[in-house]
Amino acid sequence: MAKLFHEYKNPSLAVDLVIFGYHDNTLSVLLLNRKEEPFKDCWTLPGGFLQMEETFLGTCYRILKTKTGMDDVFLEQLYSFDNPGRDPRGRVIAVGYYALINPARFNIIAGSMANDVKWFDVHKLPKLGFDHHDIFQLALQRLKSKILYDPVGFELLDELFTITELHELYECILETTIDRRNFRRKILDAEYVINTGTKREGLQNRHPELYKFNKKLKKNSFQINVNVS
Amino acid sequence: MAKLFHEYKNPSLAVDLVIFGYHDNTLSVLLLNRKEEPFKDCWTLPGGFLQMEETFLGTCYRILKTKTGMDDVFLEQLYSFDNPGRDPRGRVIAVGYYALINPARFNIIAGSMANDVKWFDVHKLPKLGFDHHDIFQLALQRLKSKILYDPVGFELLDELFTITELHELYECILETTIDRRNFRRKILDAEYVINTGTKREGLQNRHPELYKFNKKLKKNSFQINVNVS
DNA sequence: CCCGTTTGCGTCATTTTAACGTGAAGTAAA
DNA sequence: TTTACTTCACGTTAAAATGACGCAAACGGG
Repeated sequence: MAKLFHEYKNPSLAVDLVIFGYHDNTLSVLLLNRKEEPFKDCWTLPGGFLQMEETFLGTCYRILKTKTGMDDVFLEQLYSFDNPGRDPRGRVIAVGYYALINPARFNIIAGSMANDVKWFDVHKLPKLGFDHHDIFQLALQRLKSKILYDPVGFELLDELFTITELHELYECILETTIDRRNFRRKILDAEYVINTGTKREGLQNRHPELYKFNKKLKKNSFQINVNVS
Repeated sequence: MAKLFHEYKNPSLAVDLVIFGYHDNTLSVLLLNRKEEPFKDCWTLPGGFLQMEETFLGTCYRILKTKTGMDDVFLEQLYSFDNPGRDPRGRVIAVGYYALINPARFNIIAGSMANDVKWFDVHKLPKLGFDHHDIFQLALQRLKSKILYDPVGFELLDELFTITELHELYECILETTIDRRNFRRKILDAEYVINTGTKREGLQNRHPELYKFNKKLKKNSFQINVNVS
């Protein structure tokens, strides 16, 4: 008969989250200042251990809720990290997930967490504990390639947005310039977005039209081309 | 001080392998006939438990060596599977990897394993134990999308091959037809392959030129376009 | 030496892309 | 009210990529 597996020693299983937010033309990551050893007072990705009866997504949402107060966000599995030395406490396997959220939906920017949860510009990250810099790098790379063929950008914006805002998001994430007029044509031709007929008011100049994401968009119908470095 | 993690109960960690092979214009997967419960006498993906001091790749190679006699193959992490009910013995997390191998390099087709290790046409799979059908499906999907922009196809062929052979491989994996002449032009323009100057002898008709993979190929310089269904 | 087949190279109409022009809509200052 | 300046929305055009074929040389077999 089958043995009782849990009498064996098994590595611990952690879930670590790379939470991306976009605000003020800046792509940011949410980091947590650890209060305990190891890496006390270091910035790290929010994470937690998988409970015996939990799914990965269950752990993700538990972390999101308790450590950042967020729920209902885009989540996708990234990769699993197995470097035997990645946690000084012992063997811990980490399953990385990344999240895309619109910070405006939550009050984290001026949040109650005060000093221990903070957004960092992805270009100005502090030194991270564990192997979290590797996890972050992979997540950023994944986001950059994913946004080229999948409409994940909308997760980072308000429900209604202008083409210019979408354009700026793409330039910000891809760290390149994309011709404004060609971008517009591509987005519209692909029926990526739907014109709501309303306009954004209160701006300096001509009022741009507001669009929303086309949820009926058929898969694989979109491809942004960018000069890869 | 930090607690001893391994005194907690942790899920077991298994590694499951989707091993692809290509032969006779057929894409196949290597399956194992289980000799033990659960799923005794069922076909399953080769797999094994992660040892405490092992990396995922270490486990992969141990499985490959002991269960199939192979080594030195292309391996890539696929996804991690956490369905709590996926293993009737208890909570087992599976990290899926997929491998691309050239069956001609190993003697598995007429191998010593006799009945318990066998290649199956990906279109004629038996019912699989655990959630291995899901793992296989995801691996197949990954291979299909990967081959469009990454030269993984070469892992499945001999070191020297003809354009026609490469063309047939693409049609087989993508399950579509690709114009022979356009495919050739694309492959050659992208400097995907290098002409060795030699020809394959002993064939019926005109002797085709033999090529090898261009290892200096710059990333992202290649994109096959296919009518997605 | 002809036959049927595969291979390798071309052609060409159409589509897609990249680069850039321009006038309308809006605000602020003159 | 007029002028200046900015953003927005829509065009234009040349170059490049794509898709759908044509065709002749190279081969083995009858």
